Amino acid sequence: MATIYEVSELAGVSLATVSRVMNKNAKVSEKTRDKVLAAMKELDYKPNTIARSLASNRSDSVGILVSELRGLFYSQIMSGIEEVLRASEKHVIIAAGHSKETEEIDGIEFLISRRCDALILHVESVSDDYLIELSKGPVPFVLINRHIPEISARCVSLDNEQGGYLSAKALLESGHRDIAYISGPLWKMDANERFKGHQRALAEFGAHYDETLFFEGDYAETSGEEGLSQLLNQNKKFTGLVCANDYMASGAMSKAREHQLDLPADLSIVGFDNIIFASHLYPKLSTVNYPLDQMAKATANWVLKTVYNQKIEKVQNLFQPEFIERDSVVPVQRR
Amino acid sequence: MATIYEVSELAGVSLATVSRVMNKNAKVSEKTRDKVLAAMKELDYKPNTIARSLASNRSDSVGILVSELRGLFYSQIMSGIEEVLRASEKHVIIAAGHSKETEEIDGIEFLISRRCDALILHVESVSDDYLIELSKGPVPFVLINRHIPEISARCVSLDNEQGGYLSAKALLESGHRDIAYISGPLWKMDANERFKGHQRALAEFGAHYDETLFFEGDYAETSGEEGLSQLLNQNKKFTGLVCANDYMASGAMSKAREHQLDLPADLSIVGFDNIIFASHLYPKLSTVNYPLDQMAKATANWVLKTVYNQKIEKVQNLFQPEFIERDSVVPVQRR
DNA sequence: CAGAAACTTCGTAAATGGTTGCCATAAATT
DNA sequence: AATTTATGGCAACCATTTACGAAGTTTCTG
Repeated sequence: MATIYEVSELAGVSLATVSRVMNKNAKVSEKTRDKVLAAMKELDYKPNTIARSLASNRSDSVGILVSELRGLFYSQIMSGIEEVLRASEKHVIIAAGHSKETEEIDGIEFLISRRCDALILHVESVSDDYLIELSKGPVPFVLINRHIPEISARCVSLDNEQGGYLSAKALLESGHRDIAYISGPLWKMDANERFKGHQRALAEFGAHYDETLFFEGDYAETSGEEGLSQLLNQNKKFTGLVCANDYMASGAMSKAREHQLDLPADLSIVGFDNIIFASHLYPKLSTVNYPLDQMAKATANWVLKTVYNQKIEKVQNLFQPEFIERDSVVPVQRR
Repeated sequence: MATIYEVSELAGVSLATVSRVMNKNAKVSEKTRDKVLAAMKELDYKPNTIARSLASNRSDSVGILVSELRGLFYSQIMSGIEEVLRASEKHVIIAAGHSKETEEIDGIEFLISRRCDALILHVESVSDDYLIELSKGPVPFVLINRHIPEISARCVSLDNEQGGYLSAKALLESGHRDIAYISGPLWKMDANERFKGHQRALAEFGAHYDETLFFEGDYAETSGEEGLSQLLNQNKKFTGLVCANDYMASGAMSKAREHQLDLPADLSIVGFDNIIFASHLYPKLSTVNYPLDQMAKATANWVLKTVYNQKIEKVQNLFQPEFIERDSVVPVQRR
């Protein structure tokens, strides 16, 4: 592969000059520039990004750490970020943390050792303290979907508590009082907050929270199925079900039909996240919108602004959920 | 950030020795190793991957180019690859090509300039010739979901024609003869081949192919909706519908219900890809399985074998689709 | 048991492919 | 002719790897 040295030789100029025409900062006469450009073309020269990073201590790439690479949720984060970063000619290096502390730390260290200019992290297992400590280090980062008061300027998050509140409220306003809940893993902040919001809504409407109508899932569809089975097997009556995400809601819907329930008449269901498939389920799933795409873009803008000094208006830190009404909730049926 | 130099100083050894203990290849006495390790720990030393790549001309990272970062299809590719590569301590750099030639070339060049040890490409717009030319260059790559005879050893692909055949056959065997088709963009190889397989099945069963019962979509759900609307508006009878992927099938199902069709009695539908949501649609979507996860892993194994010289049994190149029977196809109804 | 041979273990120094501050030169301006 | 100014070159530097060779240590041989 051709090097800058060969280019300079062919063009009859010095190394520095070639470098200058690549990084348009310094002035180079038009004639010289043309010679250099021609030489580059002739040699099919591709600058060695690695060498460039080493010398300039800049990599023009930002590291992203997500829990999983698979699934609609994370792919939305990645694609939102990539879109805005790419437009500014920054690139993206991705690692997966698999929601485990060691792997998350591993991933972060890898990204740092790769000399990313900044990191965008979706981490769930690493402690607040670790992140606060990390924030004192040399590598800037933003958090997505997590809020830590001490470093709140670096956090882009959703008001999950309010989201939990809204989803329960939708059911309550339709007259439901016996409401089951399929939760995400409670050690995850978002699951925890959603559940808190749920309880707040119940309290506000004077509905009793029945702790036997609770199932802690893991956010995967299968745990929605499992959760509904268990809830049903108790032979306790409930007319409404809130699931802490759409995946589980979808699993629960499948399972409900296996149990010969007529949806939505026999059971009103609400989800959370508003993934694209929510509107293609039958009945179309009412859910809480998670403006993940905007949030992902916000983190990317944070990086552009903070790290690359682009002039960008203020980056929004806290986003609000919104209830999306579709067909899966109906007024409670009199019997 | 601490450098290898500081470590060598603190440990009282030379640079080379420190390097040796990191890359366990050369021999170092235990005493020396311990001193070095202790120094590293004390300084919280993290090797600079960038400098390492430059010097060793190896980056331990492989570049992935997919069309989109978003969606179940691509996230499955990425996650399959990452899983096997990560297990061998290789890392992953991702770029998106957005199905456009310039962006795909751009992405490839970026990954090369980043000195990836190998590339795994899901490209749709770039020409065969470009890829054949690229294969003569210094950077090894595999193609996923594309077959080019001249470089078939570097291709991991699905027999899409056979898949198209299977999906039509399922409908035909249930007695359907009036079958509509919602295609992917025909300039994409896979869409093209699926459609060919479809026609082969029709011919084999002596069913007439009616070209007015054809709609060319773009693989997104919305084009499934649009497609079904148009097909329906023609007031031509059809009892079966094959969609070239599950996303479009899902869109078509939503739209069918808007038109008051009773699924599956009024219309039998089959999809393609077997994305995870296919089994959560109602009725559960019969579809053709695309063993994408295995294929993604196969490409990663190709890299491990070819580039990193790991001993791996033969990597499978051509994968076979398989029909997955669920609830969306029923025997044609007599009227 | 001395001395040679053969290993081990470790240090020196030259890459790797760029960036960039500083200085020199040539051209342009007054 | 003197002073600016626009260009371009030199060389140091970025943090590693690695070929080569120099000690030091062990084993072998007569």
